[in-house]
Amino acid sequence: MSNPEQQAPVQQDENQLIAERRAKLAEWRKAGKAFPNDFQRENTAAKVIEGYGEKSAEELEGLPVEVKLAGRMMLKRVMGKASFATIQDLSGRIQIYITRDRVGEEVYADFKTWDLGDIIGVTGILMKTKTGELSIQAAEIRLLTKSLRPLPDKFHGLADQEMKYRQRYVDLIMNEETRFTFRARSAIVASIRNYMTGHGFMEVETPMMHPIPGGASAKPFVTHHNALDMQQFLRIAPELYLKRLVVGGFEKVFEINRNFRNEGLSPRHNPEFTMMEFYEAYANYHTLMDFTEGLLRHTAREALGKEVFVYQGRELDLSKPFHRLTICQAIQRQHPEFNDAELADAEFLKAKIKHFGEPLKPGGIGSLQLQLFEACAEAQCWEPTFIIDYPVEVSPLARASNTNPEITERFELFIVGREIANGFSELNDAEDQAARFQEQMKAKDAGDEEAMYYDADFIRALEYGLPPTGGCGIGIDRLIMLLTDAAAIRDVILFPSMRPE
RNA sequence: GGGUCGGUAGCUCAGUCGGUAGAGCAGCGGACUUUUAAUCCGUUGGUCCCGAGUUCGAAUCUCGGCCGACCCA
Repeated sequence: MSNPEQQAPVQQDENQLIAERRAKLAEWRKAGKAFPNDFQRENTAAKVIEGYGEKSAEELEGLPVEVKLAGRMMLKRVMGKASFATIQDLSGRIQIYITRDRVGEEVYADFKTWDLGDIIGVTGILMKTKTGELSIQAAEIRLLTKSLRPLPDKFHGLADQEMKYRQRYVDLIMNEETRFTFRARSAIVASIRNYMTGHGFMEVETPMMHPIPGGASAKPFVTHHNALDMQQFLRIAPELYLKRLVVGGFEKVFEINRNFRNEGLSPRHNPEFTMMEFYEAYANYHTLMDFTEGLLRHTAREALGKEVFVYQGRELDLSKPFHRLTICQAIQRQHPEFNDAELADAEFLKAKIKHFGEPLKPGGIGSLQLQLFEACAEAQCWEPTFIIDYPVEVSPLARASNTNPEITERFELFIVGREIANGFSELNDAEDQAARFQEQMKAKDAGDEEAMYYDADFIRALEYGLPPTGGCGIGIDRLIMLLTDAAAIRDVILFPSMRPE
C-alpha cells in the first residue's frame, strides 16, 4: 500500500541563489572533474590547532609543517590577489590563506566563484597571521562538493525552531551548541554502556514488534505483518522479554533501545524515545536504587566531566546522596500540614487532589496518594529523589511488599521534577502475576485503554521460575536533557517526530 | 482542547495612521596581497502563510483556516 501524497514530487523551492549555484555546478561538470573522491585528508582542524596553535610565526616558518585537510567553507573573505576562508570539519574550524601567487591564477579565479557551504580540500603549510591566528597557507586547493543551497545567515545562524528539527543537517552545520548536545548524547550512552558491561551486564536486543504489547501502561502503535497476516504492535517496553531472559539464565541483562507510545507530542514526550532497561537476578529495589545512583553519577562524570550541573538556570547536584522518600513523606515534605491520618483518608485525598486542580482518577487509597503526590509534590522534586512504595494497583509487574500487601517494592526517580527512572523488585510469583494480569484485563474491559494485556507466554516463562530479580528502566532522552541543559526532548533527539511538511 | 505570541527576500529581521515593500547578510558586477561577521562602490531578488470580508485602496483592519513556539488542561 502506498500513499499517493507521499509519491507526489516534492515541490522544488528553487530560487535565484540556487540557480546561480546550479550554473556554477554545470560549469564544473563541463570541466570534467565534478565531485571527485580521491582527496585523502591527513589532518583535522582541532588536531592541527592543538598541535601547533601555540607555536610562534617564526617557529612555524622554521619547521615548516605541511597539512592536508578538508571541510565545509563557512566564511570567505576575498581580496584582489589574496583571500581568507574558514572551513569547518567534524572537529572544528580553521582558517585558510589563499594567494593567487601560490595557487595559480586559474585556481584563484575558480576559488572566487566557490560559495559558502561548498566542501573544499586544501594542502598547505601552517602559518600565523599578523593577529596570531593559526592558518593554512594553501599550496593547493580543490572544490570537492558543490553545495546548491545557500546556508542560513553566517552570523545569526538558524533561528527557526521548526527548521532546526526538520532540517537537522542544517542545524548541525550552523550551530555548535547542537553539535555539542548530540556529541554529549553519544558520550552519555557510551558511558552508560561502559558502566553496565563493567558491572557484568550483558547487552541484548529483544523484539521491537510484539504480538501483545506489554511491560508498561500505554497506547501502542499498531501495524500488520503481511506474511503471517497478523496484527503486531511496536513495543511500548522491553520488560517482559528481558525477564524471560533472566528466566533463561542470563542473570544480568540490559537493553538500550527505542520504545514507541502512541501519545501526543510535548516538550517532554516524543512518540519514539530511548529507554535503558536492566535486570539483575538476586537484586532488589534497594540495591537497584544504589546501583542507579552510581550509574548516573558515573555517567555524568565520565561523559561530561562533572557532577554539578546547571539546568535551566538552577543548580543540579548529582554528587550528593539522592533522597529516598515514600509517597506520603514526599507529600508531607511539601505540605507538612497534612497529617498521617488525613493522608490515609480517601475523602481528604480526593478533596485535596481537586484543590490542586487535577482531574480525579478512580482508585484506592494508594492510587489517591499517588495522584496527590503528582498534583502537589512531584514537580518540587528538583534534587534527585527516589519515591518509594508504589501502590499495587498501579504496579502490575512489581513484587508486593512483605509488610504491606497494598504496596510494592518499587521506586521512581525524580530529578528536576521529572520522572527519570522506574524500578522495582520484580514479581516472580507466576500465580500472582497471572492474577494481576486478570485484574488488568478487567480494567481494559471497563474501558481503560492503557491497561495491560494477558501475556500467557510470559506467565509460562515465570512458571519455569524467575529468580528473585530487580529491574529498572531509565529514560535516556530525559537524562540527556538534564545533562545537556535542554528544555525540550526534541532538542536531544536528532530527528524528532514532526507533522509532515 | 483552551490561552498568548508569531508566519514579510535564500537567512536574520524592520515596516508608523490603511496609500501598493525595506535593511543587514547571502548572490551578481567592480576595487582590494594579512582578513576575522573583512571593507568600499554598484546591483538582482517578494504568492507579505492561505481564503473571504471591509475599503477608492490591505503586509497593516475584521472573520475563517493552515503552520509553529510557549503556557495551561
